[in-house]
Amino acid sequence: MSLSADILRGHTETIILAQLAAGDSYGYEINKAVSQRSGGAAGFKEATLYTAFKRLEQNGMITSYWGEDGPGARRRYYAITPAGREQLAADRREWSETKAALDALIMKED
Amino acid sequence: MSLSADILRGHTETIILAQLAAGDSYGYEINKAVSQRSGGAAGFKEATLYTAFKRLEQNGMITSYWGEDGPGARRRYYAITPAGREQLAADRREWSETKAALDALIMKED
DNA sequence: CAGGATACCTTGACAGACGAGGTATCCTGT
DNA sequence: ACAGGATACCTCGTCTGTCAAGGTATCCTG
Repeated sequence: MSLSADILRGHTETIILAQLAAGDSYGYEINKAVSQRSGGAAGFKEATLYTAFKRLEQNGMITSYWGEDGPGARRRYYAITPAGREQLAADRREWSETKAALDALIMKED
Repeated sequence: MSLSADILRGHTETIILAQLAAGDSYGYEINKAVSQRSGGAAGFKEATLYTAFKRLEQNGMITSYWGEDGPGARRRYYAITPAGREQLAADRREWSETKAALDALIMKED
């Protein structure tokens, strides 16, 4: 990824929630989707991803369940909860504010 | 401020450089300017601000000098260096990329 | 049957933000 | 005269999220 980690920091959980809002998924798949949808600009390290899942689950934003183990390695699926959807909505509003505030602060040439 | 700290994290130095690009300034003044220009949405804690100054100076992005002490408390002024201006330009490009990437990742409703 | 992709997880270290605390000067209201 | 607030700087120790490194296990392809 080309974006520095500190810039993504604070958005990790929001990105995960946004992916799960489109349907249940599992760690590996979410990570690939994030890389692809951001054109390779963003991406999580596995340790970051799994600690974020743990945090989100402890805070009631997501729930998890083991997938039916067909062929391949076992998968732990995650699902967003109503509280998670509320959080996502709040995070989206905050992101809009962030864009406006930072544009005012750093993009002004004077 | 209403924006959470982790979201500003990674932009602290960029914001300071952007303020200094408009002219030399000092800690207290920069902090007030940031609050005002962001409509109260952003703001630094003093400890954050001064550790960022130290980092920026160690990395050659800014230089500092004591102001002529007129009335009032003494002030340490900061000035952006050529390296700091280059960094600022790079940070602005990165911010544009960040906006595009995060909009794609979290603003899409599906 | 080796090697790569898929898939999950933990531990310990590190860096940046910040609460709490400290110092010092000047101005305003009582 | 002096308390309180604004201005202005700084440090220490704690907390939190990221991540390098390491580990486990399955499946597919050559």
